[in-house]
Amino acid sequence: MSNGVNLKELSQRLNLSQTTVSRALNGYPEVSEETRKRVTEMADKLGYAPNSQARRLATGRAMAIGHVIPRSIHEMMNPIFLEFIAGAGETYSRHGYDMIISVVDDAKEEDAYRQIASRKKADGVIIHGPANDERRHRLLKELNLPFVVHGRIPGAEEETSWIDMNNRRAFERATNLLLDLGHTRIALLNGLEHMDFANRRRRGFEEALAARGLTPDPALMRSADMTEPYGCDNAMEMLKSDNPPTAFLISSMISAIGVARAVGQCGLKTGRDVSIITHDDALSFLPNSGEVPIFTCTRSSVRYAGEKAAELLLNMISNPASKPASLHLDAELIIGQSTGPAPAAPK
Amino acid sequence: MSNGVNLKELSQRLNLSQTTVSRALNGYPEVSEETRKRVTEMADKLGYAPNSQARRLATGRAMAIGHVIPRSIHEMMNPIFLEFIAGAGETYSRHGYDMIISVVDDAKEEDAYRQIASRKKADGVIIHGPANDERRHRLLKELNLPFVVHGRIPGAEEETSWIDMNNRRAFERATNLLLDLGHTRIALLNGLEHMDFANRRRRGFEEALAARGLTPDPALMRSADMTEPYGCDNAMEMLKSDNPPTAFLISSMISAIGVARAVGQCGLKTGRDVSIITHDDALSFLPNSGEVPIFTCTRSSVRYAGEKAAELLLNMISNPASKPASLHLDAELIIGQSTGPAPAAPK
DNA sequence: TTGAAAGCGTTACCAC
DNA sequence: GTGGTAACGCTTTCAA
Repeated sequence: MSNGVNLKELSQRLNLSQTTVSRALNGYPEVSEETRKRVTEMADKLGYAPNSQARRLATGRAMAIGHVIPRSIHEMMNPIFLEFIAGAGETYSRHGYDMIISVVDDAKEEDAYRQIASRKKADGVIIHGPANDERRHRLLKELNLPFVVHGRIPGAEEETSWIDMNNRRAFERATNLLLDLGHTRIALLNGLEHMDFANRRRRGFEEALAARGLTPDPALMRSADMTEPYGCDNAMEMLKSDNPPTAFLISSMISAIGVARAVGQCGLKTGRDVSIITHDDALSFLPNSGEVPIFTCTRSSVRYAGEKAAELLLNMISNPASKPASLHLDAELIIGQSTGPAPAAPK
Repeated sequence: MSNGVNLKELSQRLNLSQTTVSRALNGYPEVSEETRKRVTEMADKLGYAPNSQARRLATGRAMAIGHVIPRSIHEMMNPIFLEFIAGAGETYSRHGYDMIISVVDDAKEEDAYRQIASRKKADGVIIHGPANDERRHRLLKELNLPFVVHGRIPGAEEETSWIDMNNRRAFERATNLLLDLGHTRIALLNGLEHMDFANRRRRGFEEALAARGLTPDPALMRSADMTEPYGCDNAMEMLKSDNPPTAFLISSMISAIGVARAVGQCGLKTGRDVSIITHDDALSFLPNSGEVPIFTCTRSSVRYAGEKAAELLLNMISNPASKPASLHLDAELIIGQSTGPAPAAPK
């Protein structure tokens, strides 16, 4: 039974016009309460639901938001990306929008956006992982496709809508915390610095050092995909060097776990011999909570960012004339078990 | 410029009928090569692309595959799920299908499927994370919505299409490897055993023990969400007990990393004092490769599973009369650095 | 090989 | 408050 009834059949069963039935179902005010009741009841009974393609065609709105994921982004942002998507997805559902995700070869990214625009697949898109030399926003403006950036596009902050955490300030505060604890040899294990977020984090780190008259040691700064082995291997190398760091500032929990592994393998103790602060995106499968979290961290929920980004975008779409709007989230600095005073003597 | 031309305008510019233009563009054989050439050139020039809603309405196919993600699944399967999605997404793109993802409250899951069917939002769906008492497949059959299961539905193996790895056998082999190394006290840190995959893994473990006349010790068996702390906390507890295990068999890399952390914190060495075998889903951000991988593991690419599941489903859709088809993947057993002979004396 | 016209299932405009 | 009818932009049947 379930499958089938369309508007025409439904209206025939009711001896009403399609117009009236449509209006009743879509909550138009001019239809009498009595008919509305009759209509909704019959619709329920027959299991009527409007065909979304037909509705989209008639209204001219796709009622969908697109997310284009080039493989390369996916590789490195994998878990973070999903958490963001989950947040955004909930907002979309709540507002009756679909989320459509296109996984494409890097070379076909631009093509994917063009298709979304020309075939009218979505009413807007989210830009993920903006780079220092970002250009997607130009294309999207040209295509007249509303968008929100997760992160910020350097130089285009005013003219685009975005949601971002304060990466620079978060890493500045984290660095200051380590400095206050007496650490002076601090290693930075950053994400890929051609990405805007990582770039800002490095600046926060460097500025905090500079403010105390310290210059960063290039030997203690790394930038790469934030995998677990990346953390472990680099930490290992540094810890075994002649002049090892006493603290690590790390861009991702996953790499931080790797660093902790290296610390253990060197026979050292995290929080006593070596301090660690990591950024924590609050991923559900890597909980770092509890009374005293394992890792001292700068924390900002990427899932929440997803929810908000979606809201921003849906607003833009229903309000096409509105000015760009943005949300700047502050990361929390949370003290966990992985930080402590710098060891007295260089060991 | 970019935005705009539709079929009508395009055909007018060409002094052809919409019919012919449509046929030319869709590769119908009866149109002359000359006109086809004219048409495609003009289409390129004007940047024509068919409106997907209109085409969907006309053809009656949504050209989209749905993935319904209840929050609870998402929480626990997070990274694995995304990797699967990435694989599936590539296949969809290649075949001109969209991927639409619905993130919904657990209570609204059934509703989401009903909507997909009644509103014709997708031509098929993928069932993620089947449970021991799975019921979604019944609903989907009733709704007449083609589907493929990632995993297996106990008791419905014959009547459904699925792709799964051989969980039972993988864990049996892993257990045998540990037994061969002389381990007899082997701990199992499993995923949630109300899920089919975890259930099968436990059986593989138990059967391997039984085959050597050993009975599993309930004190060494855990089942929960596969987070990092889950691995660490449980391993810690067991290692500190009176009769600690000498080896761990773990359902996820993430938890395995937690176990390794616990081993380190107890002053023990992985691979010498304590052996670890983990299942490895080959997640990009948790590489466990290299000449000698860090962890000895059973490995099966969940991304590949995604690609194949998508192919299976697209086949079903274009071939509605076909019988259920399935793919049973064997996990590789790969020797890494985390296993070694059982320590001579109980320490 | 090409074209006219009838759908596909809605929404929305304009009368009544 | 309700209904007739024309879009929406494409595919597809039937003729020519």
